[in-house]
Amino acid sequence: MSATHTRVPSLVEHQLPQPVPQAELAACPVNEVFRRVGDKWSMLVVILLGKRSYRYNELHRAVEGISQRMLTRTLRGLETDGLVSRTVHPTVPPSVEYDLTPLGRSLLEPLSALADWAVKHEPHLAAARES
Amino acid sequence: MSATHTRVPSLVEHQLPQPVPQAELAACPVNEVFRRVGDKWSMLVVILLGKRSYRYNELHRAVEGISQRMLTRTLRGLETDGLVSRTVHPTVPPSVEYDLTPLGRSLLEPLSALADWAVKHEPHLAAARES
DNA sequence: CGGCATCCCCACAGATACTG
DNA sequence: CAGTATCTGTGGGGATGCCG
Repeated sequence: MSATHTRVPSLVEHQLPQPVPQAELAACPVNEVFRRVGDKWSMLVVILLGKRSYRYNELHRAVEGISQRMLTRTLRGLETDGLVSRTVHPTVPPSVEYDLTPLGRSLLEPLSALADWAVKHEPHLAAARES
Repeated sequence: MSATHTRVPSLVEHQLPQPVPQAELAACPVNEVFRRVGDKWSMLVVILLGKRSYRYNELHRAVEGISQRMLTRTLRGLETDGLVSRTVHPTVPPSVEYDLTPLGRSLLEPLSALADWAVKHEPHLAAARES
């Protein structure tokens, strides 16, 4: 009777979940991860580094479209999150090698699962977007 | 606009002299999907709708922090990509039901794989960010 | 070679108010 | 209940230039 707590009897026969369901608790770290790796370039770099190690300019050429600024920012971000390791070889000229850490490599697995889904279903998304 | 492999081919350019690296071809749809579902709210909504169907204000309360504008935009985006279905029940007051489409439900699987990873490893990210 | 510093822009998140 | 309309700020991201 009170308008503050509207029941929807037909849709939900049993108990309505609490206002803050565990889904949010479960989804919140996901959100964190997505915010971290879901930007324009990060997972692109992660996937590349999943194949082999890259040097800075190698990545710059491989991604092709990324600016130096964004590549650096992306790598630094992944590095501070422990997903990517940065190894400086004190040669001349300097050489910097980027690798996936074990943590980064573990991310690669669910990421490639999503990648497979994307490759498989992205046409559907594009098709659905037409209509 | 996907700047990732935007070639901006000039009209006279008939063939690509250099093949685009396959890593980019493989990663590009992933990027599309991430750009679509990797925003602040989309996958939160997808995960919620993976449990059951929701009505508009139910979602508004469940997400709790999202504005009406953002919820609407998120739902519209997911809808136009064929991930979410919107069913209007012509009652009074109006009632709108949101569900995952089969396509959306198929996304749920790799998404929850990533979600599991996130729940498991997000502490590591946070810990790594300290140092 | 492998960056960092700076300037700038615009797309998009968020709040607020109003409507069928 | 389920949205639209409008305004505004923030920051992601590109371009350019310089440096160890």
